[in-house]
Amino acid sequence: MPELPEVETIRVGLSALLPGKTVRGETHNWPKSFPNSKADVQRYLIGAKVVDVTRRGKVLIIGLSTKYSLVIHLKMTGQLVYRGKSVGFGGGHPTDSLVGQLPDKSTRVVLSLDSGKLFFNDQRKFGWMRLLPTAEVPSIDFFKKIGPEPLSASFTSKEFMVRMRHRANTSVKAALLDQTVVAGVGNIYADESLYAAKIHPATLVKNLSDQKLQKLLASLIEVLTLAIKKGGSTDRNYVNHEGKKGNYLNYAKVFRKNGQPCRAAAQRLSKLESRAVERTFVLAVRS
DNA sequence: CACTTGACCTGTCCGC
DNA sequence: TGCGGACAGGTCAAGT
Repeated sequence: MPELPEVETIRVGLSALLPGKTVRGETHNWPKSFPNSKADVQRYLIGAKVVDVTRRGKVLIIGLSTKYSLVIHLKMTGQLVYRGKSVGFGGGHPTDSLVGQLPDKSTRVVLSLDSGKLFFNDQRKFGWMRLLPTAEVPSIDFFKKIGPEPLSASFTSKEFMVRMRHRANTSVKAALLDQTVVAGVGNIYADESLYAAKIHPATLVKNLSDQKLQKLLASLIEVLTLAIKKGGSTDRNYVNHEGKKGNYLNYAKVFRKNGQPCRAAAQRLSKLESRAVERTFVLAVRS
C-alpha cells in the first residue's frame, strides 16, 4: 500500500530524526524481512551513524557512515515507526494512530539507536529491509529497471509518452502501475489520476491520444502532490514514522468509493442519467 | 521483448 | 460459533 506519497511522508519524518544518530543494535524474527548475515550486521550496521534518508519510487534508503545503506521496501503492509526513548514505546493518540505499544505481533525488525528505536512492522511479511554497499544500491535489479520520478523537475511529458507507448497493448492502469514506466504509482494514485484525467482504466494505451496522455501526467502530478501534502493515504494499514494515519483519502474521488454515486455525474445529470453513469463509474473503479 | 500468471504472506470479511 | 474461501495488491520469477 505505501506508494510514493506515503514513503515520501516517512522519508521526510525520518530525515528530521535519524541523521547523526548511531545504530546500537538490530534484532529480527523473520529472516526474509532482514536477510543479511550477522557478520554483515556487526561490520556495517552496528556502530554506524545515519547519514541521510532518501527515496526512489516506493523504496526508502537510509545511508550509513560505513558506506552501506539500509534499503527498505514496505510492499503492502510495511510500517516504519520511530519511538524516542524519552517518549517510551507506548501507543500514539487513539484517533490518529493505528499502532499501540511496540514491538507488537507484526514487528519484524527493531533497530536500536542512541535516541530511540525504529520498528519495522509488516503484517504480511512481503516487505524487506537489507544492507547493501551504498555504491551498489543503484545497480540492484529494482533500481536498474525503475522509471523516472514523476515529481522530478527533469521529467518531461515527452518521456512519459515514450515510456507509456512501450506498453501499447496493456490497459493504461496496468501501464501506470508498472514501476519501469514511472516510479512510485500504486492502486490508489493510479485510480485517482485516471479519474481526474477522465480516462477509463481499462483503455488500452494505444487507444489514447498524446493529448490524453499529457492530461494523465498532469493529473498524476497533481494527485501525488496533494497526497504528499495530506500525509499520504491510510486505507487499512499505512502509518507514518510517528504511527499516525494519512489524510488523503478524505480528498480521494474514486478509490474505495465503489457503488457510491458519481460526484461529477450528480452535478450535471438527471436522476435517470446519473444512474447509468454510476454503473460505468463502478466499472471504472475496479482494476 | 511484451505481456500474463503464480508465489510470497496474514488478517479480515462473507456466506454457510 | 466456526470454518473455508475470496480478497487485499507490490514485486519477482517463470510462463506463453
